[in-house]
Amino acid sequence: MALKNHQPLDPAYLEKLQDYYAEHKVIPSYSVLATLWGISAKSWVSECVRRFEEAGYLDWTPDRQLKPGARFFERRLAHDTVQAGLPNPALSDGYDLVTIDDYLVRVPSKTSLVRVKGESMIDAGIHDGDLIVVEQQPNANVGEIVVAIVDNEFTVKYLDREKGGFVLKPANKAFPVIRPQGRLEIFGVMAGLVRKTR
Amino acid sequence: MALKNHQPLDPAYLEKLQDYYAEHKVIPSYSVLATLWGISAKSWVSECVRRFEEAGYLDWTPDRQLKPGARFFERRLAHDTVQAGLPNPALSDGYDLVTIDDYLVRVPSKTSLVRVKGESMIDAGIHDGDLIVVEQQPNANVGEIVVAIVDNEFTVKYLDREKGGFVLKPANKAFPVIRPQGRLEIFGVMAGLVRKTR
DNA sequence: CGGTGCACAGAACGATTGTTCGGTAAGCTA
DNA sequence: TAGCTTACCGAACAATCGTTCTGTGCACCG
Repeated sequence: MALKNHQPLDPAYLEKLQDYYAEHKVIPSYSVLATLWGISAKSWVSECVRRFEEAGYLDWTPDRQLKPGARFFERRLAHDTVQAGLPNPALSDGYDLVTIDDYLVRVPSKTSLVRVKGESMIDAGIHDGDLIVVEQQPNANVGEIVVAIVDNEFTVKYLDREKGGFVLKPANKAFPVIRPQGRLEIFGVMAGLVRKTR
Repeated sequence: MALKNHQPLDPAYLEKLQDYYAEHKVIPSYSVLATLWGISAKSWVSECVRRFEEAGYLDWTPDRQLKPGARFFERRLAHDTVQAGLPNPALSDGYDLVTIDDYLVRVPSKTSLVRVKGESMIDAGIHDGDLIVVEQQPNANVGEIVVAIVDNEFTVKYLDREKGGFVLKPANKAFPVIRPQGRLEIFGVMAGLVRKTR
């Protein structure tokens, strides 16, 4: 059998695991890992896993199931271009980012998307047709951008307080402040924004 | 023991699983699923999993390990008109399902993300810290927003033409037009924008 | 030259896995 | 009222899991 010598042992293994995870969205069992890595002893897989765990690439759930660790998704935002060795382009912090969904959505069951209508929030960089990522919750703090329900329609506005009552302030001088009579129904708080331009 | 009657059986279970997955990035075992769902028989978990699999929310790896299915990452898109019975956002009615990645990324292999630095495009609703979804390609049309490489850094600007040469125009009167000497190196064209606000 | 690591193989084993099958209680239908 | 379906429970069981422990061969080192 062909024996291979990995000098640092790590990087090839990790990449294969990452590719597997990218395809299946799941960490495989030790025996699958063994064939994936070309190893024939589970004991050695166990040892390798331990090292990846030490390095922060793997982790365990409270139920002692193997899962991706904090550094597992480490990856450049912008990859180096096709050619011309330009240096690491401006990605300040080491971002971990699997998918855009993951970047924006913290609690899937409480998150939904709302399409923006009109230009009333244009000074906040929110344009007609943008999608707002909303975390559903019944109340919010002054200053946050909220999605409220006014006249059976979603409205995106800043939440503010005026003489003891809540008001909805647009980010556009051409639009009026909304002072709801009665109770203000808040659908959720803006957690992000998605715009498609092509 | 308190028994619960789920009419459609599905949505609450799925949401809990999605939240679990969002936290741990892994599908748990049947016994963990049982406690997660408040079920005490693995056989019933097995049946529920089968239904989710039939519906496309779960799937199996070639090694028969449970993994997220094609529809697992779908997100609710709330329409701009709210129907009356809102409190529990019922699936299907009034909601389209979409994953943000699919919405923004057409060609994964040619798409990357670039973080915006500065306020030079603020009039186009592009803020400092936003992520630009870029489709990599070496040239673009006048009027498109492009990501170019100037002085070894990414720059987001409108592409325009001036006296036979290409120039990069900011969307902010306080910033100057960039007139590159020599060839303009275009990294790609903006296809979307992602902003995280929470 | 002998020794001491290191990178792996292989077997053994208890724990946990998911499946199968049979049972029960409630609700609808006729 | 009987009968069927649905939503669950519980036990049993073979398969698979991950751990542990004991080799083995090569490489470097003095």
